[in-house]
Amino acid sequence: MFGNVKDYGETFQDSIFQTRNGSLSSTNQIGNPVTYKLVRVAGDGSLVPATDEEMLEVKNLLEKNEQDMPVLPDPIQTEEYIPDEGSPSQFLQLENFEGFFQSETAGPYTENLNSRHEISTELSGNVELVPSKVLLQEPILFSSNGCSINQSTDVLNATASPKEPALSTAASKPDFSRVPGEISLANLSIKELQETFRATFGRETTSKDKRWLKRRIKMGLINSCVVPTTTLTINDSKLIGGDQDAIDAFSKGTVDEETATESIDTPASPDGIKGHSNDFGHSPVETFVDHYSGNEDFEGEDGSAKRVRKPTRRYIEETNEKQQIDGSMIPSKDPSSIQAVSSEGRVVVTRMVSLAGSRIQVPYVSHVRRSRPRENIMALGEFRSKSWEVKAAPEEGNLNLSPPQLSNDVNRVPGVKSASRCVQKESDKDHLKPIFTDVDQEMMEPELLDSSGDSSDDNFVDAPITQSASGRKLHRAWTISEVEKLVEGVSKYGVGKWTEIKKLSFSPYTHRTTVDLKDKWRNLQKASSSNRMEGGLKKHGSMAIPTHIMLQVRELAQKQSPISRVVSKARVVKRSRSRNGFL
DNA sequence: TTTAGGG
DNA sequence: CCCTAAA
Repeated sequence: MFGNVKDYGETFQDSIFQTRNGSLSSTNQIGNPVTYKLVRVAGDGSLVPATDEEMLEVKNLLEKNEQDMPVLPDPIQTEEYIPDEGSPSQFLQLENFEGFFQSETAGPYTENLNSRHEISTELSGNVELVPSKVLLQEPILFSSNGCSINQSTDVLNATASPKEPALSTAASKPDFSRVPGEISLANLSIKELQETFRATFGRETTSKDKRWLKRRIKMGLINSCVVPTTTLTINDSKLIGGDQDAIDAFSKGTVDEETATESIDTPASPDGIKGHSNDFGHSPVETFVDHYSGNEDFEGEDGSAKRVRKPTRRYIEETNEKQQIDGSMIPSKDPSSIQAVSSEGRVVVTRMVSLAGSRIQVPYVSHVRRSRPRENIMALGEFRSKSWEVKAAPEEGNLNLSPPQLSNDVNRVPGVKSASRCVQKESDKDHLKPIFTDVDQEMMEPELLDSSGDSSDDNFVDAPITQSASGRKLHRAWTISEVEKLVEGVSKYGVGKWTEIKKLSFSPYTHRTTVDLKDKWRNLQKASSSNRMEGGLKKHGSMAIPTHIMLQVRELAQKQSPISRVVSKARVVKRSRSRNGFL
């Protein structure tokens, strides 16, 4: 039930509470399958998970209220529940939900809630309560009303216990101790599951497949209510199947909001046989969010199913990085846990990881740092979907390598330099005829051969993969020749004319954007001005830049900033050209 | 889109 | 190297 909500806490000043636990509703029947998650509603409508303190505060509040307050009938207790907008105590007016979530007004948290009425009142303004219980009782009503809460709202993960048909109307005090662990689909019999299914979807099922039933039920519950949103700060929604550890962990806030609990997982086919569904059999926690929603699975069940946004590559990447750091997630080393699932026509490699005692699937990411940081096999999907204009080249055979083998290590090996230079990329199609031809470069810039920077950028085999995988350009150390070209370009066209320089002097280098040039120049300038590299103050990682270049840089930089730029430039160009034998 | 700067 | 504000 613990959706991981990205923490936008700092950005919001208001503190609104959402109570968790059905006890808020006056009657908390035993086995009340409803679970409310305590969250804070941010200014933009997104939900921020409650902190421990907040949880405690609310708890105390509620307990206090219990003492000096009569028990009121639970408005949504019965199946005959009818939304009554006139009654302030109807704090769970489904039809108001939409209003709730869209409400921009985020009033301050009321410290002294003395009665449920107050709570109710507050609710209409600031608090959002999503009763998941209703799902079981009034699936249709809820899904057509309360669940229409989408945009700019985050979702609450609902948990429900089929064992508790939510029939009890006996009023009871809040019982926080039983908040967790409502779910136990795992222990239900086929029949029970079928009943639950009926309660959830409003229709019978003859399926005898436990796994399938459980899956469907969970999906039905979640998807009919847990609706992804535009702001999508929920990173996960899944049902907890009686895994106390996980629940406790959550209660203690030990579950990192940013921890990846997302699963790029395609739900199994209805028959529960397809794909990797077997993995869920013994898993206390099952992820069932369909990020790709391309599946016909539950959508065929009830058309109300909403789609869940797929996590961004960036998110996954960072998420995985975090895992490595905080160790909150112990990635399974078991190779068998790694598997490829297909969705939306793509193939995604996932692996099982442990989170708070539960097992979930996350996109596979190699945890072995290679020469290049961040490799993500997600690229595989990207790679396959992209139509690379790979021209016949010896390296093309590498395309058949398995992803791990395509690691960056390959392109760092000097020897793998592409024998055949690739054609210019489309971005260069309209570039002016480069001053330096390939031949010139080969002759003038011999060091390019051993600098991975050069031709590897056109290496369609590895560069695109690793690059798209990380979503970030792979770092390429600047070679001396590149620096020289840069300096030369600056001297020719002037500082700041990056586009010109790029076009006229860097056309062969399909990487190195104008921004790169600018950045590099900035660095050079800094280096040349501030410290005199001589005294061994040079940074370890970078190569020593010939002093004559640095002098040039300094000179150019000096003439560029002061005044009379036009004059300076003219002189510079002149000098530069004569120096290079041009003109 | 291109530049300039901050991160 | 990335992201953005400006122009």
